[in-house]
Amino acid sequence: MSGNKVTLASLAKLAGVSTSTASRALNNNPLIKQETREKIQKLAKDHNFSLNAAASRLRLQKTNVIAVIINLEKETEQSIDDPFLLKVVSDINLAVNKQGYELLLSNSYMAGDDWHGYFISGRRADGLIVVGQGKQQQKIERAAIQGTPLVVWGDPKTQSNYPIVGSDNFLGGKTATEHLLNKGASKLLFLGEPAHAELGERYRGFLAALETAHHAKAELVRIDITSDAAYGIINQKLRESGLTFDGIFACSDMVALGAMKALKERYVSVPNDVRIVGFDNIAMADISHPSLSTIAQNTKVAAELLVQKLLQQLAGESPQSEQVDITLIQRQSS
Amino acid sequence: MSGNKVTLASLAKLAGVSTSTASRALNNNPLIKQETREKIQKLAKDHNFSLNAAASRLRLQKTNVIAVIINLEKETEQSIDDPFLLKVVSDINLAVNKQGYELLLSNSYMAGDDWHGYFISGRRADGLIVVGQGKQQQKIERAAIQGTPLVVWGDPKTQSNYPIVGSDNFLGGKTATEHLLNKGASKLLFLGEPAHAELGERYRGFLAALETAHHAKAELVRIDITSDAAYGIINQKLRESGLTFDGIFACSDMVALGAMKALKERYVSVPNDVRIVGFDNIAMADISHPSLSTIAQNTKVAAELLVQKLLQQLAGESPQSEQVDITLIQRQSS
DNA sequence: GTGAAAGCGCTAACAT
DNA sequence: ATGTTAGCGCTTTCAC
Repeated sequence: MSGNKVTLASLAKLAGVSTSTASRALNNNPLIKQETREKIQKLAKDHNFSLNAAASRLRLQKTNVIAVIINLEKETEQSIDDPFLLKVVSDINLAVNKQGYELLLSNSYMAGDDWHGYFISGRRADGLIVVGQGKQQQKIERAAIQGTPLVVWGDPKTQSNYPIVGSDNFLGGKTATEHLLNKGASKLLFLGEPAHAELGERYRGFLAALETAHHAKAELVRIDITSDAAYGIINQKLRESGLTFDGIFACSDMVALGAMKALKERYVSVPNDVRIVGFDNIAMADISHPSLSTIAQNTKVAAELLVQKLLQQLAGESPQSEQVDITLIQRQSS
Repeated sequence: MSGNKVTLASLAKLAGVSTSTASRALNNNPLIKQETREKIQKLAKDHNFSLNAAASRLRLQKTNVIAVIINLEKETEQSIDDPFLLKVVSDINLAVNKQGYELLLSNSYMAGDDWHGYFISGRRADGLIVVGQGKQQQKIERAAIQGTPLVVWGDPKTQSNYPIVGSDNFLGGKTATEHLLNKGASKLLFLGEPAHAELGERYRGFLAALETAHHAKAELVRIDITSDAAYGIINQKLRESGLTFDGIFACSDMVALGAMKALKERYVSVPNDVRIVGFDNIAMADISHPSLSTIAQNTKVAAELLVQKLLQQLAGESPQSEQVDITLIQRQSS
């Protein structure tokens, strides 16, 4: 309950200097003599003084805050449970902090429709990072048109008036599929929903890999991007038609693991009877048994790129979309 | 790039009223005539106007922001990858928003040592939610003493001068262990680190359940709370001493899954040879094969309690610590 | 039911 | 190298 009422002015008086000197000292302005600076900084520390962020934000017209909006597919307000999405947020948090910014975690619920108004005009943040293109492309578009500094995690190949950072999904799909073919699979399944931008690219890569493999067959199995859906459809396929495939490229690790569960329950051997490759390289990929081969996305690099491109916009530049490399991680499932 | 310069004053002028009227209208102050209010609110919407949060925070001495600090065990600044921790944050986010507050996501890196100074005096947030008791108990303690509105996710039985919300870990450990015994296990392993407050309670529950089971044997296996550590130790045990146990209570699902992998690799049947129960009920518990029995924590309820108790503090009350019920979820692994 | 005016705490242009 | 001062945009007391 101590000294909550310390202000810059009172601190300055204590130090016997003006508020401007105190302000400059605390902001490490080189104009101030080293000795004065140290004295004032020590005084501030002794009194547990911190500059009032609200006041300096008002004065500077700058918040030093970056808002992160998680763009859920589902309209319902649920908590997130895809570990990958959360990994992305966590890496963004680190990258944001590294640049001296703070992270306001948001979602469509709080921000409403007018992102520019709410975040930028409302001086809640200097810029936005949107995770997932989702259903709200109009909201993003609109904010961008209004001049919101804005970057998106998604499919970098999508045409847009804002920079998108994401993995080379096409290459990821192609690499995964070629790997399945090399391992001897010839009747392949794609598990996912190509209507989703990133997954569409993965599917294109899947098809591209198959073009040169004339003996191979492929089937697109459209499902929700959940392990439950994958479990359900594989179960159903096995029940109704038996084992008509010998390789699966799943659009995410969660989907792959769901499929794997169905196979194991029906005593289909992975990888002998069916090879599986996932996408994301979540922690569970390594712990599942058999462990899951997958395409790893480099979320750390991507997060740093997102932040960097946002800061470039704040500096008046116009950065472009950018792809991040993927890596095939081979484990037991293939 | 449009109308970034709309202020309350300019809006008021447009509407032909004073700034006070405009302010009251936008804040739904009942003093204002319905008609005036609607006119001004419509005007604001048309001009994409939002009140400048920095200015009103300065004026009101209130931010409407709650900071969430993730208290990692490890000192190194890594990204989080326990899905459970992230589930908690996600649920807190929802609960915070529900109360009309925003969420500032933070970590020890940004906040430094002086949490009260940084967040409260610095007017970055009105209160703190700390996730995990971790190593920084002094920081928490200190902030609390300085009068920081503060709640902690952790072990509610820990003595403290701030409210702690968390699961009934003792009951969880006891329930899990009784379940293992009922299922016929008599040589039990506890996998975890009881020095950690929450896990210590789970271990106490483990021991309590064994007290009435005179025929049963128990062993404490201290390990890092990671699936890798669990995998490693179980592997080592099997290699060195063979199968000397028939039941495992793992302190988290990730740990349980790591142990399960080691067992499966060595063809130990789960649940026939060894029964396993985890803790947390992460998504993977349901997808693993065999699926994992576990103690589910009610993160949604806990998150709402955390926020509620924080708001109570803001209102001058002194809420107490509180336990949240747990549920045994039986699946194939037992 | 509405308006005038003060002031929240800070920063920076301008002065010295 | 440091001080004086205006003003960022809002809310609310006090007056009518």
